[in-house]
Amino acid sequence: MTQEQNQTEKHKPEYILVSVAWPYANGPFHAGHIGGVYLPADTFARFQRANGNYVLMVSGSDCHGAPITLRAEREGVTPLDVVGRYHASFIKTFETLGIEFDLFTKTYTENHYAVTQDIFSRLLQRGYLFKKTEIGAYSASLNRFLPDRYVEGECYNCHYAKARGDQCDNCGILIDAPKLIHPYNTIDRGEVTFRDTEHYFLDLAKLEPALLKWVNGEGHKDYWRNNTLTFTDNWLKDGLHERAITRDLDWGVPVPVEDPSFKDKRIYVWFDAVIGYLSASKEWAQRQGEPTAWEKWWTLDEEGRSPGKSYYFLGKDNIPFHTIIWPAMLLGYGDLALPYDVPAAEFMNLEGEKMSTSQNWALWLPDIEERYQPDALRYYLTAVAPETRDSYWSWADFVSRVNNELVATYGNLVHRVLTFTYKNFEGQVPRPGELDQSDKALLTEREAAFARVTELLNAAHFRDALKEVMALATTANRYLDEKAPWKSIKTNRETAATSLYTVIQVINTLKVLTYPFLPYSAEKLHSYLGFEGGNEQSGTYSGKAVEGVIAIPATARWQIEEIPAGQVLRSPEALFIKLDDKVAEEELQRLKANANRL
RNA sequence: GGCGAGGUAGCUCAGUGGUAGAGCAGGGGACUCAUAAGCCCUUGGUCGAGAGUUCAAAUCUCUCCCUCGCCA
Repeated sequence: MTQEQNQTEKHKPEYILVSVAWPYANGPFHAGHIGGVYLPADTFARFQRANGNYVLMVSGSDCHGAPITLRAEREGVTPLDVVGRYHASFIKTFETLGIEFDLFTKTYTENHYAVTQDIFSRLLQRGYLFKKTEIGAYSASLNRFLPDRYVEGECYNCHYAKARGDQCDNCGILIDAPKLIHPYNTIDRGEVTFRDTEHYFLDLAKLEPALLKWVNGEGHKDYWRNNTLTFTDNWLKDGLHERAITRDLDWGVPVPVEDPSFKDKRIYVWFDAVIGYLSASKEWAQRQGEPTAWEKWWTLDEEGRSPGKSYYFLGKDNIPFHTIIWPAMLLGYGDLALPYDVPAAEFMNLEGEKMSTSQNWALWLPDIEERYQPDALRYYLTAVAPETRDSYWSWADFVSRVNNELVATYGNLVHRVLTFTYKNFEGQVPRPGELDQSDKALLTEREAAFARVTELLNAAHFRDALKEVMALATTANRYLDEKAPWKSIKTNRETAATSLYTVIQVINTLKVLTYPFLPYSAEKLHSYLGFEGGNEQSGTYSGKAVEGVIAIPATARWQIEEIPAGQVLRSPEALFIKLDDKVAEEELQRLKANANRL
């Protein structure tokens, strides 16, 4: 029987690195971040752990760069204060939604500085970095260089007074910032001058051959998402140019060179942020008291093969950094595993319009995470995740899908079966008679669904996987209506017992299948079914590691297991709260009230 | 301006050559274990516009319109 095969087929565990894009610590999460990046990563990691693989899931707050220093100055606090505030906010959201990292750290750590400087130094030593002088916008009043987007001035073409440093909004031409008339900075309106400044550049052209060999050579096109491929191909088509990796700034990783002129410069934030995946893996290993443990996910073997698979979850704006620049850095450094897959998300819009931070048209997680069940938020965010194209969050849709799908189809299936069984069969899994045709058909369908969901999750197709899970619940509802144990119990108790026994087997498998998506309710269901040893009480974001791996939850070993007749159930309650229809209108009004639009 | 993605039922979307699909919403029905949930049946579309290739086009080609990104 297939079920037994599932139990005995012990596949060799794989080393799975789940790298999640580092959120920039100058604002809280909105729904697009979570639905596109952090939740899919968590779902994937939960599935991989349950399936017996060694998962290391890391990320952290991206702490450096000009936007954070400027915000800090505007608020009269230090950059570290800003970073600390949003780092705490990120962790709060993770804890509330049950998004679990092996380590969620920061780029502001000694370890990260050391790892970043090591990579810089080795790339320099190997000839993949070079120095070049460019022209930078300098503000005497602020006593610093500024990125072009903080510069405005009179357009030299149409004489519009407020042309931006990159483009004139009046006549549309692209602005060459040093040619602006009377340039000033947008912070304190002080005068801006243009000065020569020397910086280090990553020599991507030199790494191009190795990169092309990697991109084209390993059949990536078979399984990378379309958007990932398209963005990558477009970049490569244009040819690779050098990229600056240092900045005139005092907030960031110091440049590890003797040259005193680099004392006041720092490593460019994008360069150190992608290194976070590696530095966080090393920090995690140190925290485990096993400083070389990270190598199991990272270090190539003698033949240059990767020890496992690394997945990078991120938004589409970040694709080239992870399919070109970071791989180029790794190739230049040598001996480290390159990305296996880069499941990139499209964007999530809000109520039909794109999110806008400046107009505060965004769904901020801290504003909503306390009001709804975490599994309800997880369900909806997965169901409408921008996996293959832009999608959008709508409160009316949220209420409708939670009530119609999560509550009515799945939650109610569990509730109707367990309450009926609990009342009529002394709170135990009923002892079945001989299974008939449709009983067997249901169990066969369960196995087919299990296989389909497994395949979809392996491919990081979460929306479709969740649909398959719900389809199994619908099949079970149909079966139940056909069997009508509430009727048969009056005439033939054994027939009713058989039907309930059979559908409880399916519910036990639904518990496993929903676990990566809906860990909290899977845990509750695990308990109602009479099992012990759940571990979803706290939803902590780290610290569950046991011998180098987060403990595989008893809730959901990824296999089809029989729940024996006679097992004593616990008194069941509803898994999910049904939402009042008013919720949609209230939330929409709240959004509109908080938006500052013209 | 260049590149890319998208425009399919009221809504959200699937569908890359062979008689238009799903879920929700709308309408009808049988049932009653269940969070008035579940189940069965059902209304509804000139597949953005136009032209072309083909025995056959939502699907391939061309032109145009609209939306959204990216780049210069």
